[in-house]
Amino acid sequence: MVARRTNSTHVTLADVARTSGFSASTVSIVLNEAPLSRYVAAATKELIRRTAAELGYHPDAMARSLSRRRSQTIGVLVYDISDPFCMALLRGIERALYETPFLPIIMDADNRPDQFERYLDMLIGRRVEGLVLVANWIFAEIDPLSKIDKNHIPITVVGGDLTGRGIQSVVVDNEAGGYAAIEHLYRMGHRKIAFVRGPEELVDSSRRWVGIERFAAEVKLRLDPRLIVQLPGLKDAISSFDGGMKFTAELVETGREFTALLASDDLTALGAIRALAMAGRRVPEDCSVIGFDDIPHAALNTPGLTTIRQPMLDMGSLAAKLVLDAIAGPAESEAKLLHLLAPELLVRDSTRKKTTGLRK
Amino acid sequence: MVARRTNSTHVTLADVARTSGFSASTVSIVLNEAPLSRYVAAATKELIRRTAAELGYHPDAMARSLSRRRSQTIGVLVYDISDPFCMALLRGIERALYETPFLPIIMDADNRPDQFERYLDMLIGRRVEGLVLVANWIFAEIDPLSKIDKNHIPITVVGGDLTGRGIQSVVVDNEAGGYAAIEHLYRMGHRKIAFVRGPEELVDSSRRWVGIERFAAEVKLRLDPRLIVQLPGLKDAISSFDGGMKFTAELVETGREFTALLASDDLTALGAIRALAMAGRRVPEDCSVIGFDDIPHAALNTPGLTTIRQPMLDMGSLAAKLVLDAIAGPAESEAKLLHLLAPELLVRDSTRKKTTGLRK
DNA sequence: TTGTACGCGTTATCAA
DNA sequence: TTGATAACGCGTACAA
Repeated sequence: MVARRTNSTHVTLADVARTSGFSASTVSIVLNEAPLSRYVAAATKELIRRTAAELGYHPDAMARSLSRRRSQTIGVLVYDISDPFCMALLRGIERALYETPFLPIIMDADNRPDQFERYLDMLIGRRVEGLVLVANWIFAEIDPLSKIDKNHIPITVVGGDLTGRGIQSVVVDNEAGGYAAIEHLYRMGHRKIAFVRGPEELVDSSRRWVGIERFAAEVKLRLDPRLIVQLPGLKDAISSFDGGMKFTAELVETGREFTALLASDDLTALGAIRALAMAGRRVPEDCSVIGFDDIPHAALNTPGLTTIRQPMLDMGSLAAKLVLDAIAGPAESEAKLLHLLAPELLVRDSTRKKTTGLRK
Repeated sequence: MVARRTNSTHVTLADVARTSGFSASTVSIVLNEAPLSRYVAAATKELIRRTAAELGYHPDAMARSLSRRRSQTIGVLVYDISDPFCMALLRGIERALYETPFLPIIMDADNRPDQFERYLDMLIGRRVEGLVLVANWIFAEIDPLSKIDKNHIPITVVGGDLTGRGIQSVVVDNEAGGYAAIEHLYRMGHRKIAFVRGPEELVDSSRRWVGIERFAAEVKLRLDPRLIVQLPGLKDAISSFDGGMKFTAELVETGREFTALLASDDLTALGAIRALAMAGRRVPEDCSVIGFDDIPHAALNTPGLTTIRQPMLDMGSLAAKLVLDAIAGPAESEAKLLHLLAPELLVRDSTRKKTTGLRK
């Protein structure tokens, strides 16, 4: 029945044309529902469509892009896909793109700058029309700007602030988050609060700290320096768990009293909880713990981790929409660079009111 | 300095040719280090390379593929990227591909069959030379076979057994895993063991159960039906946490005694732990809990979750290598369909020896 | 050593 | 209503 294809490759437009008996142009017009298809006989359309379906014709995206001079593709370059932080971001990006004719191409740099660069090149080679960078941790040493800039590809970073380099960035309002975190602890009656700060290199960390200090100043709460520890620079996601555990353990060993602990992020908080448990301190009975991010684990932990939620789905969607906008409107008019999204306090079970009595 | 480009699009081979003063073919030959480049003057090569770099030339991957008739691309279709299970798989795939000239294109079906199909079409349209399906949960209703088959694209499923449909699959040896899990509990002295079984539709679940029953038969351990609950079919990853919590709570309420609990997977185990905690039962003091998978959170939980580890990195790599092999060698000689990888018992802190004394 | 011409699968333009 | 033809950017015989 079906006309034999010339060789072992894919079904091509020419195959459909030959089989249906019409010219390639007509077939193309019909299959793409181009304006001109209004003038094509219904019977013709029908036959062409059926033939295409029967043959299992899938238009060659590359040939199409070449001809249209548009790839309809946006690249998503993730610095570390194993970071629990980024899955929701990816979802958000996907969702925003699903409505559009754009297709995301996700690549994972696996924490390696060289791979990051290589993939960046490949994405440019694939003529992505826009780029979303999912940045976590420090990928500051990378300078994507130069290459991208030369190719005028709209680019947005999500999860990290690169406005300093003139790159549009979508981040949670870290300062507000830090403020909300300590405020929550304070309202619960806690005054002796321990802090596990994030590494210095992390801008996000510093912003959070600014919020914390602002609140402390407002209510005249003194932050005891002896209750503050700082994580060293870190290489990958998991090490912040280890860091939280290690430094909390040291803190406990000093014997210094505290009824609550504010961690720089959820992973750190989870590490802190482990350390507290090992020291025989129950959460939240003996010590409240609050994190930051609301990674998937936070809800799964027992007790559920109170945290400052980053609206990652929204952040992802927004980032995608921003590059879409940039693609659509060449309104280079110095569009807003920094996009700050509001965090949200999520009270679960790892924090509670300070008990009036003294335990232990 | 730099020659003006014709328009606002990308730098093209012709641009490099024009600027460097050589013909397009020479440039192509040099830049690709084609065999003929052996005969090109060193100075010429040097000049061409420099010009390309200065101009920021990135060969158009699509034009190249069109000409070479190879996309050098393999598609990775994930059914649910938010499943903690799959990140390591993706890593494994990436790693295996990194060595090769093949580029992965990752897409996330977001749990939706329609999106799955749509993305499948797009991947075919992009002429991926191979396909890795990352299957989690039931995506049984989907029939990718027909479309793929028509296009002779090598395909491998990882994380789900689709050998029934003749698709090469990479899965952990679930039966061995189930066997190892109950054996561990048994060796720790536990006899009154509760089970939270996975949904019936899940083949993986059934295989695990087979292993459990086999061990029980070998040591003549009677499995008390009143200590066995089964999760209903589930829609997404998180609901297995809820299921574990709900059914464990019901189990506890019956008042039936048990000193250990074997969950169908880690998420379920985490839910069980939550339920036990709410009932005032400590893990592992009052009840040991073992899971299956070793999702990232298993190690982060306090207590660390004892579990049966799936070697996901290896599974991902193997899956990728299998499609690579299929692409390279058209050895259609009924290659082995089922690839079983050995699981590994990972003893952490959620299981311990049964205490001889009776605690409440 | 280098240049010319053609093909890859589609789309757009212009004729018929 | 439909069909022919010229790009699109690149790789590669083949010729020079």
